[in-house]
Amino acid sequence: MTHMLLSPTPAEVNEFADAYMRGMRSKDNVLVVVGCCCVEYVGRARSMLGWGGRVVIVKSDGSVLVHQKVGGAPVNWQPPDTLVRYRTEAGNGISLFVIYSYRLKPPEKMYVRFKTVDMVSAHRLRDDRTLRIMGAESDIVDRIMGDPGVIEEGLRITDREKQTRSGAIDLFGVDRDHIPVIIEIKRSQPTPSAVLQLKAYVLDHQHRHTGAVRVRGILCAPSMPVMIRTLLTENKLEWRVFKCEFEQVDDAQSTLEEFT
Amino acid sequence: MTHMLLSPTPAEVNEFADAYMRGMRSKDNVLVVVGCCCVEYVGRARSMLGWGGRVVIVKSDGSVLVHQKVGGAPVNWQPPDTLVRYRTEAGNGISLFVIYSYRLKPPEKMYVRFKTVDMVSAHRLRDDRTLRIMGAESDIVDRIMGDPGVIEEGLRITDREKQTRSGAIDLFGVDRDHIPVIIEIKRSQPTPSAVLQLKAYVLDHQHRHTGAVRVRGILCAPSMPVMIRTLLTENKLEWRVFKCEFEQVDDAQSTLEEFT
DNA sequence: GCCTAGGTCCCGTGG
DNA sequence: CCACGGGGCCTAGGC
Repeated sequence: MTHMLLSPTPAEVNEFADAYMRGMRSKDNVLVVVGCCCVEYVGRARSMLGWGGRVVIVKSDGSVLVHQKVGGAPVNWQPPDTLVRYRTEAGNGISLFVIYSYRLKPPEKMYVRFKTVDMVSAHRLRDDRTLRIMGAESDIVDRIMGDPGVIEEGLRITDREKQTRSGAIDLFGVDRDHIPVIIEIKRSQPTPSAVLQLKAYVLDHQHRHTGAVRVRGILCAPSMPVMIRTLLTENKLEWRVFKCEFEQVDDAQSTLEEFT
Repeated sequence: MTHMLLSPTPAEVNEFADAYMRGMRSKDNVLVVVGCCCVEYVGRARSMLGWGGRVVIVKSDGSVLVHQKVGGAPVNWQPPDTLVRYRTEAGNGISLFVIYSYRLKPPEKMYVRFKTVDMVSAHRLRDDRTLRIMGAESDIVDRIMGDPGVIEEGLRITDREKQTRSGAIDLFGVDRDHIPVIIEIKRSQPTPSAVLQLKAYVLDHQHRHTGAVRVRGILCAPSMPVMIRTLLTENKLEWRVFKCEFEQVDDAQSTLEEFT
């Protein structure tokens, strides 16, 4: 099901939006509005965006997305569970079409005001599929659980998501010499805060065992910038560079061929 | 400028997409495709999404966004600076329209394959405005710089973004008793890592001044969960609950009235 | 419901 | 160019 209008008047867009986006039967529907609009947002912050051509998507779960011609992220938006209403508004002698959206927690509202609409369309989307994804941090943890040798010969994992005073340790185990090992996994390039986190786990563990025991801390990530290595060394921590091969993208050679 | 096709064939969509999205003159253009597609992504992770109705936006900066009927975030996407190509593909005796996108750093590719297209449209978006936003962390820092009394009577700020070994301190100053104060600002609810960060700054400062000086560390945020307070106390750090009033959203009463 | 942590985070800024 | 940290982050999972 697809319905659309080209260059509608504000009143026409308003009627169209209400017709396809209100009521229970509209729960699979999505509205797309393209035109010249300005956006006002007040909530956790406050923002203004002057007049310009944008693509706006409204979903029946209450999501609203305002996209400019550049950028991967919406310039303004509302998350799901937002209430959305459509209106016309008189401004300076001209009529405007307005998408007004509002939610309570946190209190946030957004006005998208159109002075012209190039196109509005409504679509019934039939879709029961969910994304299946591989290569998340939990997959890497799985991999290491199944074969701790990829980190170190003789390593034995005893706990996953082990709770400490300062948060949860990704992996906890003992090395070949029975020394406790705390492992922090990062699926992408680690930041200094990852080092602080690991350090906190190690200190916490030492504290609980009244200092006597030696504890090792290992940061495990696909890359390890020099600054991170320095910080780790300063804090008597270790690292392993570990990329999980869930099946890599084709190498540039073959991909560029394919791309022509 | 708006052009569109309803229920086009794969070949027609392909030609349409190439006509409006290739070449220099298309730099203000955006393509919207609505139809039944599946998505395959390989790169930093790997994912599959089965057949279903979606809205796909392609921008001329290379951004590609795949939206399902629910959710504020795209289910699949490519960021700007991705190369995008359009194709038709023969699969199982039927013809498919394919949006293929690829980038080198990091190596990532995505295929969006349509078996039916309900609508395709191309839009020239004229827009030179950028978002103006208030209420960012830097605004809160401004506010406190201008009136340190909101944190504490007698506080004097001497540095902003003061560099230390472990990163930049948001605000640095001295209290009424000339004791140095390190202030970490969070515009939203703080996480344990904010405490670790503050702790690191304090330790670093003490280290540089060979232990003798007492240094205070204050975490400043709009809310302060119990666990965070506990962590702060354990680490001999302080906190201030501080909401910056850049002009709050209307209270629920008046807004709900307005909403009817 | 709050809180915590991950993300194909994205994105700007500063070195 | 990479590195770092903020974000109206969003979103899923735990309790």
